[in-house]
Amino acid sequence: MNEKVTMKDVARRAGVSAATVSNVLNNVGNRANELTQRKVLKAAKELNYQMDMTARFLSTGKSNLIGIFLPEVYEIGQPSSVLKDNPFFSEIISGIEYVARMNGYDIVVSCIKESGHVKELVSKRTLDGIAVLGNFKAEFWEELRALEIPKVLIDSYQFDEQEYSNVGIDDEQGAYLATKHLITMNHKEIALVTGKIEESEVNYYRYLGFQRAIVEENLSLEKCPVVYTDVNFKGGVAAAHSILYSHSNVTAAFAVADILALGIIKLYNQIGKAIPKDLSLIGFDDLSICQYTFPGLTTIRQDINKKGMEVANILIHRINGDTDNCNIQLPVELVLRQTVLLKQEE
Amino acid sequence: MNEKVTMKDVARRAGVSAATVSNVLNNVGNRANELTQRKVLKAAKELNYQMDMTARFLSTGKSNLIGIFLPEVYEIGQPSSVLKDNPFFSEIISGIEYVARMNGYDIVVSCIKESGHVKELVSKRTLDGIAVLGNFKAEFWEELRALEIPKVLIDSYQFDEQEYSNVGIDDEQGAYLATKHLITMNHKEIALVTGKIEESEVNYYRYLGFQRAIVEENLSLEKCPVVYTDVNFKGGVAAAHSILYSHSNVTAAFAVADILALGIIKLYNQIGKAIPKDLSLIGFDDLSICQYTFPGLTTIRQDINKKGMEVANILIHRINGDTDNCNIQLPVELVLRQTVLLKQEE
DNA sequence: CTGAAAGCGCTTACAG
DNA sequence: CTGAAAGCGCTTACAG
Repeated sequence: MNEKVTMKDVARRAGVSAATVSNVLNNVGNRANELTQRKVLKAAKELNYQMDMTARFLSTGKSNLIGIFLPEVYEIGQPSSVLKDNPFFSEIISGIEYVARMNGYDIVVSCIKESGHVKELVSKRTLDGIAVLGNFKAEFWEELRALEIPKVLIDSYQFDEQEYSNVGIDDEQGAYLATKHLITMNHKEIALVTGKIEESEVNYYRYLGFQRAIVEENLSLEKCPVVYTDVNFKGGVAAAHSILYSHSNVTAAFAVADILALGIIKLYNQIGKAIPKDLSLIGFDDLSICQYTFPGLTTIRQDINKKGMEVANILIHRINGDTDNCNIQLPVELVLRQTVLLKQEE
Repeated sequence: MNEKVTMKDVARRAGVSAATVSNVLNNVGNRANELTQRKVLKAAKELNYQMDMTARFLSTGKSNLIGIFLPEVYEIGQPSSVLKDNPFFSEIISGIEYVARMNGYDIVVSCIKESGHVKELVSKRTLDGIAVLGNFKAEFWEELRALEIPKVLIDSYQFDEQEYSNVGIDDEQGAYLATKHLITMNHKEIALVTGKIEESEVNYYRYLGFQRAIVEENLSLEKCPVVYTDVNFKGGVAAAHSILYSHSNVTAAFAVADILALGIIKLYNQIGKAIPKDLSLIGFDDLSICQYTFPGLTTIRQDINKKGMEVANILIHRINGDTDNCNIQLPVELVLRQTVLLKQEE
């Protein structure tokens, strides 16, 4: 391996000092006259100089590194991460990565196994900022608060702008749009399939939107049951059971996540029923799988990739001295596909 | 913010030198006697000392960072990455991340936009090793070869062990198992739906396995068409068209990727046909979506998460001085679900 | 067993 | 406009 070429080598070749090379290469003002600049640039190119960022980081205290933290979850037998089976996260990361890269930052992604881990990583790598995806315990947020670097959350309602920046969507409105559409299609007894509200306030706001549509249309809340379940495929299957056997009056359902809707569809198919004939259904997120299934899932679309891009934007602004946190809410829209049917009057 | 606490602070508090602190904290042999060790550890804990890895990296030339590189792909309107819509990649990354973390490494993931980018990132961050996912142009491999750090590829057949380590699966055997199963179920005219062989040698080996089963069973290769298409959902839809209109003799198909199979199912459903009634179908990969669809997709399972874990294992071994590259092949298995039907004799 | 000192490759006041 | 020098926080021969 060729010897590593350092600033000193470039300096020697250009006949200037290392300090000057540093100035020129970092474009610090018009500190060097044009001739000097040219000499330095020429020497650097000839030697194929690559700046060692580690050294720079040590002297500046910056790392140009953004941390992305995910919860670690356990599956039977093996450790896992939400990254593994939730396409939502990959897509956010993809957005963050893109904007970060375009701005000269790199990203390190890590699952969090125990408290203290974030703090450790932040100080170990002197991360410039962090993005936190997913749900964590209160204890974790306490720990996070103590870190004095820019941080942005996603879909969090727990904190005000004083404490954290956040990128979310209009959950209430999304749920409202979905429910309203079902009502427009003549459904009057609609189930809400959701995760526990304590687990994520997102659920609470979606519940609110659901309720608003029902009340606005003078439908009976009693006839519109809320079915609580785990927000994953199995949870959807369980919810379908519950709808079929405990809430058989219902003709339509709004599930707060596409993955839940997929579970519902699966069970209906398995027992010889069909969506939308036996149940009109709307999901939430518009994961790419929604287009792959048959029938295609009608859903509320959010731009997940954009969400990630906004996260990186905010982070970078804050890293560069913008002192205010900010709280962005991205829009949502109804995407019509084939899981909602006009209900015939009886 | 509290002043940063450094080794010097710990040394002062413990009444020893910074060198000793370093030795104790890094467990370099039994260099310090027990009393000293205790003093140092105590001081470190009291001050809540966190070692600054940047400084350490600068002096050791190691970074404890592993780079994961993905191809950047372009979609209409916006830049994207394979990470975004291919669950396969998230799962591999999840595996790498886990093993890396357990061994004290962090991972930085980056899409590659232009040549030179990898090299730049490697030298910028002094990465200890890299994993390369996805397909790249020859030019890229040339560039990579010049980097003198451990690197491992995934599912690559292009290089021998002299050059790269690789973690793959037994593609030939997987395809063989799939095809054999279809034959066992009495199908005699079977289509292979695949991406171009030039695009990935994986396709070539799967073709070989397909062929082996056909020949072994004395079926006619003429009656078993190979349908080339893009390996994505749309490609699957297109392939279904091709099967229906150009190869209507076929009663079964083996698709080299689950995502292709999903496209095929979708089209069949859309035109009022059904899988497996009108076509028996087997996929490859066993993505989690396979369980979500109805009917559940019969497929060849590979343990993607494990693949990622092996990648990290090899990388770490090589980083720690293991000089030999290695080439691992993970097993595959047939997963029976509902998309293959016994063909009735006519 | 322990410490003084040099070194890793940059940056940044400061002096000229 | 340019350079000498100190500093970032570690590690590592080496001497004792």
